[in-house]
Amino acid sequence: MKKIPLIVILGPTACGKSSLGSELAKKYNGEIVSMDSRQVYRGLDIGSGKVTKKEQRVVPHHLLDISDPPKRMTARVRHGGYFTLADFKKKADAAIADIWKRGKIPFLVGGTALYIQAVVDNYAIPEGAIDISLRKRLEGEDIKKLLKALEKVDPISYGKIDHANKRRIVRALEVYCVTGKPFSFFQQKGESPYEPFLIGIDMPREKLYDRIDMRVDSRVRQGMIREVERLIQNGVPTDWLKSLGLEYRGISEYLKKVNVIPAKVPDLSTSTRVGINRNVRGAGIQFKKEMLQKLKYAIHHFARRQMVWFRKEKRIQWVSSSHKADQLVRKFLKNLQT
RNA sequence: GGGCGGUUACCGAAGUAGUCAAACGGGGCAGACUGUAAAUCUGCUGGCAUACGCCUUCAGAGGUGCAAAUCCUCUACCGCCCA
Repeated sequence: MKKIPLIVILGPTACGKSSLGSELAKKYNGEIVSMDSRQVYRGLDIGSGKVTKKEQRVVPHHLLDISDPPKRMTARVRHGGYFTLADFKKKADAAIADIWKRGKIPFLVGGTALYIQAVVDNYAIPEGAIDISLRKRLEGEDIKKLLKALEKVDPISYGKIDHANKRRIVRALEVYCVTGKPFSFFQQKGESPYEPFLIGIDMPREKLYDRIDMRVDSRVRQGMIREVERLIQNGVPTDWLKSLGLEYRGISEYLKKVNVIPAKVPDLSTSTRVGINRNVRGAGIQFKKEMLQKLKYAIHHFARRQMVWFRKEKRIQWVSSSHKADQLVRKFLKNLQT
């Protein structure tokens, strides 16, 4: 059976993937499958950098807004409210098949490296191997104890996983406990039904950092902080938001901090209250400034980590202009027809 | 003009005679990672060397001393206080 061609546009955050992806998909009769772990959630728009509804009308986008963030911790949130990689891969495969069947070209666009890898290389993912309460229990244990347990049930993972990384140790144990099979058992790649064509957007580090910084500021102007405030008001747990990292972590921590300030102000006569309020506002502005600077640094760090992942992937063809990307795509599609 | 306090690596900041190329944090750089991944974790960060190690640093110049980022003198700059 002939493999489905997959044009993948990837790169670090803020490098211009979305606009390039839209441009190329529109030009070459394609549709976009978003490869982003946070854009799947409804209501996480500005902070996750989701393309606008208007842009979505130009080219169809898949895997955006396909899950609700968790509202409080109910029985429903057995999985911690996460849309898992297993969920994601299943939906992506379906979307790709659907696009192809309708005679269009699937364009995968995004920066969540693991998700891209899982789809492109058809990772075999055990479903339902999540047990939040077990996880919580394991996280409370001493790391030495966890390591000893892991060594016993899964020596391969024990040898591979960084012994300082509790989270991954817990995860390996969790998989073993839920499925009865060692974590390492699942680490096999299936035959891929796709013929991937990977294009990476290359950009000098300094320029990328500048773009990141400017984008944080412009998103604040677009109401990114209000977006998080609204999510919290609607009952989305702040712990969940924090676990998403970057924007949602920084902003929800900041909001918690500023909401605390007025409570600290003692009951005062009206004559002095004005001055105090000014101080409170001043402190709030200071916190916001600090939060945004820290956020920018955290995104720099994130972009670096994305690059580490991408640099390992030798199939990527790096381009520094949309023109070059266009040429590559055209050539790839032309070769397909022959 | 007088008094006091300060000046440490890219930044912030410890160190107040030997164990100091100098804690710690931030930034930066390099990396691990099959599933919560925009998460989680690791290493490096004065220069040269694979390494033993060698060299140049703690505002500047001089001095004391076996030995100075640390003590003394002067100079420059910054901050606060008195004029």
